[in-house]
Amino acid sequence: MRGGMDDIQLDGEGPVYDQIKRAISGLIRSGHWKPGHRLPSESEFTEHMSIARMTVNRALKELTEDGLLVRKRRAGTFVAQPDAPAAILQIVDMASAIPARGEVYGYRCEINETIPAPDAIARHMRLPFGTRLQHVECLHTADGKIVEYEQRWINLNLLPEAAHADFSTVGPGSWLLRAAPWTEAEHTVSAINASPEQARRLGTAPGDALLVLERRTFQGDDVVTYARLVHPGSRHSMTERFGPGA
Amino acid sequence: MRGGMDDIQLDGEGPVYDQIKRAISGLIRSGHWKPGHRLPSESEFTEHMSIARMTVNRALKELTEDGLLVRKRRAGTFVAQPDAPAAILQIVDMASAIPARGEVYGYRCEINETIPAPDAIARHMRLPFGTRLQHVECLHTADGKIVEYEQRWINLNLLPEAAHADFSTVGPGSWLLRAAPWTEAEHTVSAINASPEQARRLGTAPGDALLVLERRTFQGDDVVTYARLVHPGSRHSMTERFGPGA
DNA sequence: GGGTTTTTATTGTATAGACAATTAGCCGCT
DNA sequence: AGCGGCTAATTGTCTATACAATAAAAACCC
Repeated sequence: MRGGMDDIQLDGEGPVYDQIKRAISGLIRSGHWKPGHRLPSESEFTEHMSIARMTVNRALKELTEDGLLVRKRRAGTFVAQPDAPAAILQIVDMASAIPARGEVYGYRCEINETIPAPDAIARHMRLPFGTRLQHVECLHTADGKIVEYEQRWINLNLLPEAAHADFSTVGPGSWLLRAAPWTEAEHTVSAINASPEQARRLGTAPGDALLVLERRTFQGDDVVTYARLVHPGSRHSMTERFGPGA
Repeated sequence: MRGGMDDIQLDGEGPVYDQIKRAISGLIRSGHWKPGHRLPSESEFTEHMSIARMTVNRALKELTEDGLLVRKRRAGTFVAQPDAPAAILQIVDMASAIPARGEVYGYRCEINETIPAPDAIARHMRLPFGTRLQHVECLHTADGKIVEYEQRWINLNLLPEAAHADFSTVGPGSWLLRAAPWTEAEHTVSAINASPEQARRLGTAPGDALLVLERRTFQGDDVVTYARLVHPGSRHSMTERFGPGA
């Protein structure tokens, strides 16, 4: 019951605790170790490789702080369930945010197609013009009212499965959380007046203030997905809290 | 040349590294140790109290990750300059954000008064109705264009100096960064249509989309300040990036 | 004085060993 | 089967020591 000791390959670059972190983090991000997988115990590390337990402990502790692992005394160390990532990420996942507020969540997919990247999108995603993308447009409702119109483009080079995913019942946000968890994200927020076209889609009056959240998700330097999320300003707000831990 | 060894008092509650963290964090937040102050070296800790260096190291390392300290080999450990706190906090400090974009920053104070808390504000700040507050309203310009109208209320119980601060040339944002650094913050963002009154203040047309950022700043459970920052939607956007470190 | 080398204080990382705290799983009893 | 107590696996913390890496300060040389 070694839990995958042989998977771990150190690369000899830099501090040992960092090598361990990279090795494990790679196994998780690549999907080789799935959520719930149990890692070797600290003492198994020290036996099979010649590394002090304190060093292993530091690596595992830091990965736990990063949210990739969960640890429990006597039980062991496990790959975390990415269902509860940093609260901030959930801002954009309406499928979980709306039920959390006690409202009834609804979803409809309007467009789902594979296209070559249009110029503007290619620039946002730092991709060569014409790269194959999955393009999805859908809307999210809470208690019947539209709260978000989502336009999304997914990089098929990094996530080819997206071309055949079924977005008719589950939104791309939720799908991506399962397919490509543990990524970095960049948000830009702005306010615009609804165009007649947007007003029609969102069920508001033309000229109404809309809150626009643009989100780019990275794996390293590569953009996995670009999303443009439009909310009726009056029906939605986003809150987050942060600060020094201690 | 002990750098304040005698200031440190452990309370005996919980793990030793945590006691050290609390002690140091308290000295910094209370202002007893100011930015730039040099802490005792790790070996001074181990000499004056009987604690292993690894334990001290863990405490100082974690406080450094929290941004309270900066460390440099051979030079020592110092209380951090709060001028460069989490990048996200600077979103709201126009005085530094605008020059960083190469534009000319301008500022004008419109209102600066001491008042009893109005009902709505008291609720936002979790204070009893009528608590004494400093109320400031001012506007920020970039290259002559208005980019932010700031309404701010400061809790005079926690920051009595605010009643006599000079907000005619320096905005409350910058002032607070110096007076009460290392706090927690909570942001809420939404979009509204400009009322005639707001349009007049911001120099936009009535009905234009505005981006509203509300910010509460905490020390523990107490609200230090509440700010309502209104931006012309088209002239401003905010970006942040985050994710698992590794 | 101005540059270069050497020293040295300080943090960063790694090791080995110890005990504490937690708790899953087993055993035995009813 | 259910309950209670024991055992042991695993993480959490602490100590003591060692060496490496960095960079400030001192020493040196021209």
